[in-house]
Order: sequence, then structure tokens, then C-alpha cells
Amino acid sequence: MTLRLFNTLSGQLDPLIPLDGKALGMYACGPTVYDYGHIGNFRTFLHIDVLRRFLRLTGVEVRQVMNITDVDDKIIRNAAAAGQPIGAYTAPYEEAFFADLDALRIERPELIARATDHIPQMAALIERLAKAGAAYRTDDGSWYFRIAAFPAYGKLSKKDLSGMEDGARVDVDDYEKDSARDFALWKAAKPGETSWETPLGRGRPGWHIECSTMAMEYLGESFDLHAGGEDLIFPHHENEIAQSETATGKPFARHWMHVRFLLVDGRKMSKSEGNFYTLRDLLLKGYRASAIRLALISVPYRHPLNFTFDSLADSTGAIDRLRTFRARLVSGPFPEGQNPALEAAALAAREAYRAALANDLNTADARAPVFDLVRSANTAMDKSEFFLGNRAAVLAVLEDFDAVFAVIADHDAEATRRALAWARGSGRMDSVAPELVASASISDAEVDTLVAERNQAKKQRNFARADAIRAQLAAKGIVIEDSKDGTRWKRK
RNA sequence: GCACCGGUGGCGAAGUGGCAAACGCGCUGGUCUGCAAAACCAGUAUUCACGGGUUCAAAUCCCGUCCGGUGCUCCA
Repeated sequence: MTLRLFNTLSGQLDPLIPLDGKALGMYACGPTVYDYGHIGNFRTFLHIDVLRRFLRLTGVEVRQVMNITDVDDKIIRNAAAAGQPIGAYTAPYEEAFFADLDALRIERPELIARATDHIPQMAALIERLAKAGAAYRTDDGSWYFRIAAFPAYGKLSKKDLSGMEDGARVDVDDYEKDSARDFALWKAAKPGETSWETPLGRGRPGWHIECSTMAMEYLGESFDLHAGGEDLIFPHHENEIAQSETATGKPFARHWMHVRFLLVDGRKMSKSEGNFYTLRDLLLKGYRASAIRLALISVPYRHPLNFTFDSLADSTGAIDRLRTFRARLVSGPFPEGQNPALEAAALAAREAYRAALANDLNTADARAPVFDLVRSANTAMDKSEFFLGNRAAVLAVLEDFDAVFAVIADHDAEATRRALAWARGSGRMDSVAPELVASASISDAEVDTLVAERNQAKKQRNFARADAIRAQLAAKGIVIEDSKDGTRWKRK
């Protein structure tokens, strides 16, 4: 089943197939490590994760490169303010970024590339552009890309640049450039700033050249897919295309995927609006990592997502339903035999699920057949019409679902535990939800003991004691479920 | 200002010409249970911002209006 994915460059759904017939080469713009990642960042990374997981589910090998921008103006400024070398300043944020990816079950790209490890290659690419007459040096020692050298400029963002020419609306005198639209390739070092000695002079790379260089270094001059947040379309990705294609004369990325923005309460998330959340903020409020993941991927990537706390509660409920069902499916017991109607339903569900994802990664649509099957299977179980022979096919649907959505298998406790350890280590315990502290104060073994004691009390029909234990556990966020096959419990 | 996107039930959201509109959450009632929880059943939009139009047929296409958002600058 071939994925048809919207291509910003062509403006239509295009099949996404590896150019070399082996592995899909994709480059995703990664983080600038000057702060903790917020949920808007992660919406983008999560949808890229959905993409790569779906490709692999359908048998397409993936070679993904992600950059880490570990040098830029903000980093240089903040590190200087902290009196640290930039590497010492960025290291903890880079580490936090990877911890956050783990919490959200975002797979690691095959290759991580740091900007500071590729300075010579960047300088070489700029020299190549200079030789082609597309880059020039200004008096202060900075280098710029000459947009006039690339007539196709604007083809990705579909901008008509004729209305943005130098003149009335842009004060050219503010820039030491030939044209106001020309962008920086290399920034000359200012006294005391972190810089590198290169044939171009002392300085540091611009942001755009970083991605062009590393993408081509690891994926070749032409490759399959370039992805990122919608805000990168212009100017970042437009500039990458201009630089790369001018240098090589070949098409850069064939396919461009852009994830639309996350809004919070209907507005763009920003620190000044007071609606800004990092992943850590949410974990420490007691929301599960899996619920955050599901909430951020359930709205397809080409629609803006309006994030609310209701959406997290919604996702928590949906995940509980799936997990409870999976536990019931695995534990049985079911009689020998086979229910042909259910078997057919399972096969159809799997087909519909994959078809929905193959249609431009329609995650919302893909959920529907899975939940439909859960209901049919539960109904069959209630009526004793579910047999041992049905288990594998139904389980296969859940496995397909989790291969992409990755929320049924429960890794939440670990993510929360780490967030708590981080809060403790960085003096943020006052922002932790009290329920979370309460839940963390009781171990699984202690819960098991209390549950056993409650079962004993129930057997003796001492319901007062049994209910008291249930209430005690509930206060720590533990929910108890009795069934004829025993008592299950879970953390809320 | 220019450009783009969107307005579907209590909430999120799919659906872009043809069965009175998926799925999830929530709520109400029922079954089950010592009581709960879980699960199941039933109910929860005759209708898709509004006004025109095209069509045998429109939530879906066209025109207009209103409302919301985003981009045009660092930004996922």
C-alpha cells in the first residue's frame, strides 16, 4: 500500500516512494537547543514519527536525518549571559530533548547531525556558491546569498516576490546587502563571540546553510523528503532550496511535508500569551505521556490542532478503553473455536486502518475501524461468541495500531517517574500536581498487598473494610476493577 | 493591507456531489455487580455559520456576507 502524501512543492497528493528503490531518504528539521521543547515542537516531531512508523509498517525502509542546531544567535547570547561556552550551555537542553522524545515514544532518526560538527562542509558549500556567482561577501566579512541568482525562488511558498522588491516598503539601507531579500550564509564574528576560522573568514554559519549542508552530506544532492513545521516553509525551506539547487543544479528534496501549527485555546502558543507549555509542564501536571501523544497526533497533520486540557482528558479515556480491551483479549479465557464473522471484521478493520493512513496520514479516520472492532469484539466476548481462534487476528489489528500510534503499550510510569526526578533535581517540585506526588508515594507491591487484603475482606463479606481500602487506593489515583476472573488495578 | 486556511452534535473530529452524517470523549437511562469499576445495549446533529445559485441529487461545487485563525519577521 503506497502512501499518498501532500507535497507542498507540487500542491497535491503525491505517492511517496524511495528514489533509489531501497530506503526513503528524509531530512527533518530538528530543534534549536536553547530551551526545553514545547508541545508545539512536539506536534511536528510526532507527526514525522507517525510518517516514519507508517512507512515501516508498510515495509518501506527509512533513512532519516535530523539536525540539532547547536549554534545560533540566541544560543550565543544566552551562553554568553550564563558565562558558559556554547557547548556547555546546549548540552543539557539536547539531553532533555532526547528524553522528551523517549517519553513521547518518538523513534530516533537513523542519523543525528549537529551543526557545530559540520562547519567545514558549510564553508565549502558557501565557496561553491561564491564560485557560481550566487554568494557575495560584504564589508563586515559576512556572506549573503544572491536571490537574483535563483529565478525559481518562491516555488515552494508560492510567493510572488515581484511585490517585495527593494524600494518603498523595504529600507535597503538597513542592510549591507545587494538586495533586501538576500539572506545570510555566513555571519562575521563579532568580538568575543563564538566563531570558527574558515577560508571564508572568521565567523559562524547562518541557519539555512546548516540544513542544506547536512541534508546533502548524508542523503545526497537529491533525496526523497524534507519535513518540518509550517512556519519553516518561508523563508527557511525556500532558502534551502535556493542554496542547494544553485550549488548542484539538481532538484533538492522531491517531496516537502509541513505540519501545521498547534494552537492553544484558539491562539498561537507563545510565552507572552501565557499559553505556553513544555512537555515537562504537562507531565508534572499529572497528564500521561501517552495521552499527550494521542492528543497531538489524532488531528491530522494538515489541520491546525487546537490544544486544550479537555483534549488530554479525551485521549486518556480513549487509551484506557484500548488498554482495557487489550488486557481482556490477552487474558481470556476463551473457548476453542472460531467466529468467522469476527475474523472477517478484523481483517476488514486492518485494511481500513491502513488505507486511512495511506491517504495522507489521516490519523483521525484511521482510529475509527480500530474502535469499531473493539466494540464488536467486546460484544462477542459478552455473548460468549469470541473464540480462541479469533484472538490472533484481533491482536494483529491492535499491533498495527500501536506500530504507528504507540499508546497502548504502557510506558507512562517511566516517563512520569523521570519527569518527577527532573523536577526534584531542578527545584521545581512546587509545580507538581499533588495527585502525582500521592500516586508516586505508593509502590506496586504495596498496592498488591492492599488489593489482596481487600479480596480477603470481600470473601468474608466485610464490604465496609473492602470499600475503605478501595477509597484509600483511589485517593492515590489507583482504580480497582473486579471481574469474575479476578481483580485488576491500574494507575489513573 | 495582501495572501492562505477553517466554521459539522455538549466537546474533539472524519467525511469534499448520491444510503437522514464515521470514530473518540462526555452525558442520560438500562444490563451486569454486594456496591462500584470495566464491558455491553439504548438515547444523545433530519442536519453540517448565514443568504443566494448550479444539479435529478450539495456538509461537499459556485457567488456573496459574517465570524475565527495563520502567514507576509526569529519561530515546530
